[in-house]
Amino acid sequence: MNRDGETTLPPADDHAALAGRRADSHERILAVAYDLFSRRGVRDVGVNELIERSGVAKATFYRHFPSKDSLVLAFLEQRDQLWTVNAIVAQAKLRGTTPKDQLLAIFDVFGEWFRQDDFEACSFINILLEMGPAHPLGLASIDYLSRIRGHVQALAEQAGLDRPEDFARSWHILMKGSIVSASEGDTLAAKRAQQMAGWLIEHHSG
Amino acid sequence: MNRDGETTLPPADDHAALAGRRADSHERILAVAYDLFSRRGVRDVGVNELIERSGVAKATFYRHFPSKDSLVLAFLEQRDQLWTVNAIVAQAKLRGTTPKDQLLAIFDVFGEWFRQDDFEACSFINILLEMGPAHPLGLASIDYLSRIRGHVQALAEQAGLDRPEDFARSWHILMKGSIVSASEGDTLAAKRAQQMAGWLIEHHSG
DNA sequence: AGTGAGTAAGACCGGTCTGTCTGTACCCGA
DNA sequence: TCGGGTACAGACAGACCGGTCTTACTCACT
Repeated sequence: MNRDGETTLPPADDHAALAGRRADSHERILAVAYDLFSRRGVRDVGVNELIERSGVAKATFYRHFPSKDSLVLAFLEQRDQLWTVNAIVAQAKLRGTTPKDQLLAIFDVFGEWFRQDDFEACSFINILLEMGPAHPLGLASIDYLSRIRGHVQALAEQAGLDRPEDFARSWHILMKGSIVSASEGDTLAAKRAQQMAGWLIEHHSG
Repeated sequence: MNRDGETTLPPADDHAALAGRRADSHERILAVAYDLFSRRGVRDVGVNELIERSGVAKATFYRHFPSKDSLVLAFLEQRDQLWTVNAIVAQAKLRGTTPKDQLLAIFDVFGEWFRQDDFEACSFINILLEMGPAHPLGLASIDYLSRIRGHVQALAEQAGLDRPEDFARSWHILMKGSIVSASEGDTLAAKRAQQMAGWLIEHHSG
């Protein structure tokens, strides 16, 4: 819904500068929101701070995003693209040759992610637990978490594993558990999860 | 630090009624806090609501707990006792005969817990992710999570498993991952984790 | 030159938050 | 009978929240 700012708003519009400014504001707000929300969570970052940091007027903010929650939804969508797709899935596919190797490589990527000094855990889990599963933002987080499971399930199907959905759900338990353990400070959490992930692959291999 | 209200405050004190009233207020606040914090999280429950629900004056509240955070710390301590020890560990020990069975029974208890209609996830994980690992409450949560791991490690040692600490850390990944999955609505998360837990026991059995 | 859309800056609204402080009533032992 | 400690009730402070609205400015297009 938010990529409209770039594609559909100035479709055959030749007001390049005007459209550019609008897109600038929109994307600048979103970039600031991505940075702050992913590092500090949703509740801890107020609208006023977002406005100040993105150098935008309050009216402009509310023109682009009718509420804070709608900005959070846009943030979640971008998080799905930048983190889930680009940072995890694409990286894992680059590192493995076979689908099984690509699955296991997820935890290699996790291992490096966990070691970052500004490791910020998983925004989808954070927001789900922070807002609860009944809140619209919690529901959206559940949806994006299911997309992660979808990537795993697709790789499981490519690998010819048995019961790919059950496989993906168990795999996801290992992913989420290792993330929480990393939040506690266990830097070897990815390795531990990867070991169990190997057993899971074995038990789903025909 | 908070059970003092019952034991050390009126040690040789014969003012029974006075001491009783003090303890009443203290424990009434704590009981309300336990209910609200565990169901809705720490940030979502304000001091005013705690005061109103426990039928206590604000000054009385701040006499017993100098700050909201100190009440949260007392809540975490009670959560460790009522949930970790009494509801999970003790229950699991009741259900299993051997240490290995007792370990696996943890996920039987989890399965029933996940199915409760007012399933509220794990307060330690919630607060850790909500406040961050640097916040005093996050640090306290990390400590209580490590106590859970300590219970697992003790059972692993009784079972004669290899490298009990590594075992407990991997086991804990399964526990935490299944809790997050249950928050998403996967009611079979406990069964999935239990299956992987069985493989983990095998690989740590001499 | 004038118009209108978009902008920045920020006052303002009602409400919430944690925490302090005042006033009043009770009960107890001296 | 009176003083001290505790209790309740609630006003209050100061900060922040999300969100609305006003004002003045810029700038592209007619």
